[in-house]
Amino acid sequence: MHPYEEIRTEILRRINSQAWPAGFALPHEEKLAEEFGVARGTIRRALSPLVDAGLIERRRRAGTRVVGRKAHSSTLTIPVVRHEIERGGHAYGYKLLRSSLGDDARDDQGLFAGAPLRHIVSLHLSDGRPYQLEDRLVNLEAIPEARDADFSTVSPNEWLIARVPYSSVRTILRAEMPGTNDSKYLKLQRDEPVFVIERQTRLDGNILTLVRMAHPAHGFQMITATDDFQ
Amino acid sequence: MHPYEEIRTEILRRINSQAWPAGFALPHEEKLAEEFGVARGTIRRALSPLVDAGLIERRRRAGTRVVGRKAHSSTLTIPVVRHEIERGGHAYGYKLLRSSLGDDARDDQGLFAGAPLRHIVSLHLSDGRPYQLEDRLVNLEAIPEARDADFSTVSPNEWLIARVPYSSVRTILRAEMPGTNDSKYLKLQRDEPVFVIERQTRLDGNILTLVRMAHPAHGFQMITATDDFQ
DNA sequence: AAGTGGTCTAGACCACTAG
DNA sequence: TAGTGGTCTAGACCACTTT
Repeated sequence: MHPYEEIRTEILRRINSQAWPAGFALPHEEKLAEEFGVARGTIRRALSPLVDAGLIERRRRAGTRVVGRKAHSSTLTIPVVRHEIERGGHAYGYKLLRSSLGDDARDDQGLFAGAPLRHIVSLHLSDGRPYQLEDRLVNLEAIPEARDADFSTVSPNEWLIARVPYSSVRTILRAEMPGTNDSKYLKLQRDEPVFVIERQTRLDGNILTLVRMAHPAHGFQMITATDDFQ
Repeated sequence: MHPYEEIRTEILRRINSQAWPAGFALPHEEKLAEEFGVARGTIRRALSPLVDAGLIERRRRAGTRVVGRKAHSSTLTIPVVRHEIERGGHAYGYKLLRSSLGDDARDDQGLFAGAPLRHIVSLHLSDGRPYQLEDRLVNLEAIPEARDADFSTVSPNEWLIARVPYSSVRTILRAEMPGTNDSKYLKLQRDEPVFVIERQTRLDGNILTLVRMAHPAHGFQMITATDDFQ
């Protein structure tokens, strides 16, 4: 255990034990450096994840204070669907259901500002059972290669992630009563809802793609955990 | 814009433009420091969030490589229910439905290893409409004060978060057909599903509390976004 | 105006692991 | 065993913001 880890743990302990309650002003960096017998940089390193996690707040001249906890933050990871299925030891299957350009690909929410679009509907299967219905709009102005891409064997999900390695993403999670397409393709049980993941992907402010991914609720869940400090 | 930010942006640009494609070995720290005319520490600072985000991988002696993107990670924040409702400009309401000790508080999943428990069922309202049904087990061995706490005016959610400022959390998200209690208290429309958040809270490996929070699907969603580097 | 956190440097030594 | 990343130091200067 490195000094910065020990110091972080100790400070975490003081916060959790209420020895340093919400609102408490921590000693400033030089004092802490002196107390723990390290350089100031090591103190900064110990504190920095606590700032990111929202446990403490720092302001120049004002110092560092313990923040009353208001929320739990955790990291949600959404993998490529094929990897998710294969990691669970299941056989992955994929079927392109529909692909169209132009008027069929409508920008209902006005997000794409009139850009030409491609609309792809596809189905991901796990051991032959419907796992996810993917309904996607791709901005052909931002990704012109998508016009002629062949999505009959590679899903747009994987094709895009390979092409746009990094981008900013907004994800919305919902429970929904199934729509017509959901019922048609997902082989839902009677009254079974769908778990919907909706995602906007942007690069430099331009929206690249909008996707709705619907899962049969039965047997599907998303798991997320805090990155433990301990 | 500080040097470390400019360097990070430039490296991000090289990765996204495929100038540095997946598998590419980056120059080592001293070379980069030389190229950008900064100290080695500044290069480390520029790269470190890219490591956290999983864009690059670093190994001693082996160097630094660009990783093919496999998943989208984003941060999911679950606030105290009251804050969430009030931030939306709605009136918060709370009602304790049931509170019991002993046999009524059963540890169905065997998570609490026989510890004494308190079982609390409560309802959170937004503008008088049911918003969330909270069904919670609290470990009285870990938090003995919870035995006599009064949950008729303060929800266990808030009471606990004030008492245990930091802890590790595992969250599971699901869409479900409503159970008996859900239908009874959430005033669901016909065939309306519920969005369920299930959460285990731990401290130093001991499970403190297990909670199931059910929301009427209609009008409820969770939003999460990547922390943009730009 | 002064005190606090934020950035950066130049250097040292250590820990791991690929070759 | 040599090369790379990981940690730490002691110091400097800067930026912000409270008093």
